[in-house]
Order: sequence, then C-alpha cells, then structure tokens
Amino acid sequence: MINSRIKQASTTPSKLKINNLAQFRTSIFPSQPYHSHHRSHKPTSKSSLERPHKPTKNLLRKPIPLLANLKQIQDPDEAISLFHDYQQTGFKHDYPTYACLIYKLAKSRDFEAVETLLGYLKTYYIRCQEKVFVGLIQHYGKAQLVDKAIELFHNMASFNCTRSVQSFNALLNVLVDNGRSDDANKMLRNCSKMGIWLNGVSFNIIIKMWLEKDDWELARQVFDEMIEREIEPTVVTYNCQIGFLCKKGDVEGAKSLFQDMVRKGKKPNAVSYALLMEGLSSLGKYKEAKKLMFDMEYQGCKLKIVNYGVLMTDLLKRGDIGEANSLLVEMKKRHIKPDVVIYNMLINYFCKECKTAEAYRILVDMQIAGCNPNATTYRMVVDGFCKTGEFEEGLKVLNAMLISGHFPRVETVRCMILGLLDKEKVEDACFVLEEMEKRKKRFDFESWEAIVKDACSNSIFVYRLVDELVF
DNA sequence: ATTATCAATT
Repeated sequence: MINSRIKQASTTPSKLKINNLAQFRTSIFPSQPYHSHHRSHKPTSKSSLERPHKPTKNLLRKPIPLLANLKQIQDPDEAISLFHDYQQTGFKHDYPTYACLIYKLAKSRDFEAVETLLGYLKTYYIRCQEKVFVGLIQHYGKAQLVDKAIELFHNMASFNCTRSVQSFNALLNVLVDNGRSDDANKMLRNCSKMGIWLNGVSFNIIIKMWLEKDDWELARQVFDEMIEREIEPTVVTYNCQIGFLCKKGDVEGAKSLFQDMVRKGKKPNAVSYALLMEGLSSLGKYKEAKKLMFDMEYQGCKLKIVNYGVLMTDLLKRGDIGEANSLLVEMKKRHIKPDVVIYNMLINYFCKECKTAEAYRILVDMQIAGCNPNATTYRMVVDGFCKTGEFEEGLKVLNAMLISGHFPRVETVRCMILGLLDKEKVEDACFVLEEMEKRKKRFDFESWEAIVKDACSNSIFVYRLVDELVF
C-alpha cells in the first residue's frame, strides 16, 4: 500500500511546465491527494516531454529549433542531454547554443557542467563573446566561488577572448561583494598593466567598497578623483552615497546630496527617492516618506513598486496591518500591481505572527492575481506551517513548491519529516524523503541522525530509511 | 545593449 503510493509519486515527471495556478489548486485542495494530478496534465501540457529526445534528420537540417528548444527547457540536466544528443550525430554546435546552455547551467549553479562546456569551446575553437564570461564571473560571485571567478578572468585569453573593462568590473564587483577588498585594490593597481581604463562603473564599485568599509572620507576622495579625471558621476554614484547617509540616519545630508545631484543636471530616479523614503521611515517619519513619494511623481519621476515596497516594509515592521491593507487598496486603485516582493512581505509578516491561514490566503490570492510565487515565498509558507506544527498543510505547499521547480531548505525538509513522523504520517514522510532523493538533495549527517533517532520508534519508517541509506 | 544603486528571504 505504502509502496504503491510512493511508486506513483516517484514515476511522475518532476519538472512539468504547467500553469502555476492550476497545479497549485489541484495540489492544495484537500479533496484531492496532492500527487494525483500529474498524469492528467501530461497530455495537455506543452512540456519538455513533448520534445524529441532522439534527434531526427529533420532537426539536423535546421539548427534553429535546437536553440529554441534549449531556451524552453528548464531542467539543466535535460538541456545538457539534448545538447549531447545533437552532438553525437555529428552536429556542430555554434556560439549561441553554447552561450544559452552555459547561462542555464550557471543559473542552476551546475558549475561542473559549465566547465565541461568551456572545455568544448576551447577544443572546437569556438569564439565566445565577452558577455558570457561576464555572466559567469557574476554567477561565480553569487555562489561565493570567488577564486573560480578570478581564475576565469585570468584564463579568458586562452579562450581567444580579449578582456575589456566589462569583465574587469564584473570581477572587481565580485571581489568587493565578497569582502575581498585587498584583492580588489591589487586589481586596481594593476589595471593599466592589463590595458584597462577605468570607467564610471569601476568608480561606482570602488565607492561602494569604501562605503561598505564604513569609510566615508575615502569614498569622497574617490568621488573627487572621478571628477578630476572627468568621469561623469551617474545617478548610481549619487545613490550609493545617498543610501549610505540614510542608513547612518543622516537624511539631511542625503537630501543635500540629492539637491546637489539635481543642480548638476542629474535626474534622480525611483531608487534615489526610495533611499530617501527609507531613511525617513527609519526615523519614524512615515508621513514624510509617503509625501516624498507623491512629490516624486510631481517632479516627473516615474514611480516604481520599490517605493511602495519601502512604505510597506515600514508598516509591517511596526505591525500596522490596517495601514498596510489600505496601502494595498491604494495601489489597487492606482492600478499598480503588487509584485512577488510585496506579497513576500505580507507572507513574512503573517508567518512571523504564526497566522498561517492568513499567509496561506496571500499565497493563493497572489496566484489568482497572476503573480508567481518564488522560492522565498514557498519557503516562508512551508516554514510557517512547520513552526505552527501544521505539517499536513505544509506538505501540500511543499508539493506545490517542488512541482514549480523550487527547492526547500534542508532544515525545512528535516523539520517536515520529523513532524510528519510525530503525527504518524509515515507515508507522507516517505513521500518527502523520496522526492528529495529524486532531486539529489541529500541530508547532512546531523539531519540523518535526527531522523534515524526519531524513526527508531517507527518500524515501517525504519525499513524505508534502510532502503534509502543503502541506496 | 549594460556591468554599478533598490523594498521580501537566506
């Protein structure tokens, strides 16, 4: 009985690209078991399953469909297997195909596969645009693989690609964002040796570096040097400094810098206003912040959701849910659609307050409004349910999360399994375990220890565990 | 044809 249920779950395709709301609804409503809907979607969905897995002669003559296909595929493993299928028939991939696949793999942080592809580029003498390297350096940086980023930057020449200030800036930014300012400074000292001329963006990154080190004086010196070298400061240059002063509580200083910018003929953007608004609300001046938002429109600056986001953050931080609701109403009146971030703020608030029903309602509402939840959204709701001990409800959301291609954190899964076992929902616990195994999301030793310890009181689960461990 | 600034999380 248990096995058949698990079998059914494990044979369902893990990554179907189907309408989010539809899948969410079928998976969430208790009238239907959470994994019974896959099959019914199979024939209708325009999913990756309909793609030919074996190359046909027809496809070989037309290289465009491969790229189009590749762009549609979400699962990087699938994308790489399609790539190989073509290659095996003697098809020679070109630069756009490589670029597309490299971006896809880097985004899913499969850097091993990225390196394999880079190797192909070298062996087949395919010239690559600098853009690809810039993208890769950034992805390495986000994954905190700073040394990988440095290595790639130094190896660019071996790919027959000349380095420009673009890739230089990309690496410089990675170094600064990862607290490697010594390396950043070393790079700056060597820039002329590399034939790199610093541009405005380079200076913006350097200013950010000093501000992150809390050194206002040095940041100002760089700003002065910028003007000396006749490199025009941009809105971003000013925004960096405005943001710094606001975070220090010096909104007056920020305001005068803002005026300075206007005097120099630089038009403030929505971010400039958002920063000032944030500064004001952190000083408890919500009304002034809101007034500034209207001033901004009067000055002809286009309002962005960030500006509402700043106000919403402040209201929810103070727990003023009534005012938060009227802000939502106001947005609706003005036909400004809340985005994922706004919904996430609300969900975060309700989860922190242990009001899971409300959080869940937002999760449903946002999808009805046509806004797709992201990994953060799902994580917060699932964690919220775990916190309140509503593991069955959490499981339904977890399932919806997995179907839409997002992953929970290991701690969440661990908490979920323990909670389900505690409620003697062995089948459900097995289901979660199985799903994680399928996605190669393995537990660390500590989590296993906790689960095994708990499972010892549960003989059926022990069998499954042994099965999993031997595997 | 875009690298830098931006409200939610980790």
